[in-house]
Amino acid sequence: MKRAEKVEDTRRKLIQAGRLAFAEKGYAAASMDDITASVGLTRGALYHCFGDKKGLLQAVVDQIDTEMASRAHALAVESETVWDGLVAEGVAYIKMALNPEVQRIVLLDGPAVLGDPSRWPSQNNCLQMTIRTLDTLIAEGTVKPVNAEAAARLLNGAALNAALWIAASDMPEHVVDNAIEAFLWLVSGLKTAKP
Amino acid sequence: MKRAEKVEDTRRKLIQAGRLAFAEKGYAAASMDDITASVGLTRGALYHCFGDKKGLLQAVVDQIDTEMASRAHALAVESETVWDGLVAEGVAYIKMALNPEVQRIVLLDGPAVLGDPSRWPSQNNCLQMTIRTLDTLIAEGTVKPVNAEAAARLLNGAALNAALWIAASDMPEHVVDNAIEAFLWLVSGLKTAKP
DNA sequence: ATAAATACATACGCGTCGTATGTAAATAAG
DNA sequence: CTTATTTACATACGACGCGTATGTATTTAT
Repeated sequence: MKRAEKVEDTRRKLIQAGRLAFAEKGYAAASMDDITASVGLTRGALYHCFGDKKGLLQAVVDQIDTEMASRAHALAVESETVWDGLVAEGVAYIKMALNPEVQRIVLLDGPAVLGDPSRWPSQNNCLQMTIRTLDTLIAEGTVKPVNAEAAARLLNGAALNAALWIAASDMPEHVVDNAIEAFLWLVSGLKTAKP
Repeated sequence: MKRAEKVEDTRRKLIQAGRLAFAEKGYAAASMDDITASVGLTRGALYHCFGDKKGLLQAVVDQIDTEMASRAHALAVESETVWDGLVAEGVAYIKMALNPEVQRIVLLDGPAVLGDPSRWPSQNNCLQMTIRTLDTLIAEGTVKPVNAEAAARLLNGAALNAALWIAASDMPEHVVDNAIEAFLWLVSGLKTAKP
């Protein structure tokens, strides 16, 4: 194994271990000693690769965010129209946010520890995707000429909160339908009136 | 000063001190020794009154949430119609969430440390108010017959995210207008079509 | 072949939290 | 009125977790 490969391997192992620990115990309660020891390393490796504990969280968040955007994009391109793609994206975010790992790391600890998602180095791939989709829809006249970033932030926020609600609910399967229905009505408010 | 008065005084002082510290440094970085010392007490008093650090945060969050609901309600009752009241509420939440104290404590650390807001003992007064308003609007036929809690959660989530975005922005004054405009369009999607 | 940089491990000090214990004042019991 | 008991804190203790400083072996550059 080459040197460059080995260091990449170390990074991958630490990110994976951090991802597991942060998801299970939350950022604050996750011990760096435990994380590193679980993959046969010490904190020395972690500090060398990521600077500090927040650096590891940043890397984990970045990885998950990228995965989410990828999945949402795959669903969006399958849609018949761009508008359907936007709707599918929103619904996909609601469903992905039901994943405890996503909730704990990206939606709860992420903003609390790293600050506003729009300022993350990962640049929040999910949000950027929604913005581009909205720009397309505005250009083709399907969506009212609102500020695309504003609309994207609100939609993502709505989806996020819906997900947190669903997850905390006693009967998630039942509640998810109500959430998606309400979401669809809200999105429809952005559509231009059909003459 | 009677005994019951004195203990209430202690609670008030601790909540006030915690509120300041949590707002300035964030929950994790706020030291219980510093908080208690700033009002001439020790951690003994804090553990006696609130059980643990989370207990103090809970009390602080509860206080702020109550204040927010009160202010939003005052604005809502001033409105001409119930619908205008709902809109005013949403805009009020966006603007209140611009307050750094609200952001840090209620929107960031609160959910991360205490879990989903709908499960807080304070029962999230803000959310309950929006739900009741929506129920009224649905009953009078102004709003489509959606699940009121679902719609309320999405609207609050949208407002919340808008606020976080605005606050992190370089030119908040400019951005707030875009956010409110997008919010208004989203809410309009809940309205029944006027025949 | 030697120098320098890399990729970690090890060792240390400090702050913070929770708990266990101590104590003075207020209330309740006899 | 005296004695228990509970309340409302303060103090003392132990343990953990983070960051940093330092050590060290292995590559890479010269």
